[in-house]
Amino acid sequence: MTSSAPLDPIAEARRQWLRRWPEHAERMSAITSVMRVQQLLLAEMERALKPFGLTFASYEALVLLHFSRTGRLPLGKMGRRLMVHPTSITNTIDRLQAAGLVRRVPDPADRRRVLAEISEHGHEVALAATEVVHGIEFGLGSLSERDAVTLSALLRQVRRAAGDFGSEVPDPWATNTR
Amino acid sequence: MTSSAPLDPIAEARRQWLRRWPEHAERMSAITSVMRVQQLLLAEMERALKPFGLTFASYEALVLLHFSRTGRLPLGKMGRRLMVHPTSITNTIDRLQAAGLVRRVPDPADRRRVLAEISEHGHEVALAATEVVHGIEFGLGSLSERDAVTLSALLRQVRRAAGDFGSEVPDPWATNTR
DNA sequence: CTTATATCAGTGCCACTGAAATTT
DNA sequence: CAAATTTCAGTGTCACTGATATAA
Repeated sequence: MTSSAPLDPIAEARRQWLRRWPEHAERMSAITSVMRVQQLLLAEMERALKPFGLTFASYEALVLLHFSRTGRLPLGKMGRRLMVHPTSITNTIDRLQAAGLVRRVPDPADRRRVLAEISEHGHEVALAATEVVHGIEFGLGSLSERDAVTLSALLRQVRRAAGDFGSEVPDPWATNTR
Repeated sequence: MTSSAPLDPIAEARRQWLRRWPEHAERMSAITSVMRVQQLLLAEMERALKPFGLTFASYEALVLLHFSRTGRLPLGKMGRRLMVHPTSITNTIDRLQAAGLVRRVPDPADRRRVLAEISEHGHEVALAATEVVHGIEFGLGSLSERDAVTLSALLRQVRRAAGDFGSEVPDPWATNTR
């Protein structure tokens, strides 16, 4: 019979790192924690969005359009805002369009561009899905607003150090020009 | 000409949420931050591991074996420890085995089980890769050890609330019995 | 001509479903 | 018999590379 798995695998992993490389244990543990929480949040999010035929990525794109003043944005701008690869935003908009939540329209101001325009149905779905998303609260419901702010601040520090919005890094999502 | 993208897309998104659903803005922003930092950490990790032919998932599995007393663990136990789907650990071990870092051996104590056993080469790769991983420090290098501990603690709170090691949730990684 | 924008074809990794074989 | 362990086949999403068409 299996001795039952440790109650908290991450704490167990941290114990192991402490034994061998104590000076790296806390940071490795933090990394593992981020990975794990992302997995949990994403799973809960996708479960909530599935009834609407949305993934987390397509939900984010839809909400971005829902928020925008004119309901239309160029794909490239969306990709940069959502921090996804250029080919990924094309794919995401493809599926939103197939679902009738968005349509492509040419940009008269710059004919290289394609605008994604949210439909009436898109607005409705964005609102309904957001209602559900707000309802689930996630594990984040366990955090006070103050804790959530602390968490975001710590993660922002990590992002800055990783060059996420510092301008030192040229742009990891530029089309491949290596 | 494109008005340049906002310096910090996450801060910009938070501003939008504050305008419409202020009571959910901080938690949504925390979620987005976790997603984004995971993406950054994973990318940096994979970049460091690529020369060794490892992905983050296979690195974690390899280190788990490297840490183990006997150098061999049943696949199921590994899957539970790494919190991955049962079919995923099979796949991960497949690739480690193809790379000669691991081999499968039957478990004499329970013939349903298969043990993954790390090879000598596997130990060497685990050590060399870990050296590089320690070297990169990530954005996490920007966090003091104390900050890293705070971050892990906040995320642990999220995990607990999500039933990650509370026992209320039966076991999301049990083989499909829905 | 160079650069920017979007798209297409194809690859690889991973999560997952549904089913099966074997053993407890 | 039921339950546990692993595997297999197949699907869907996403990140990415490399290339192309079009327009600024």
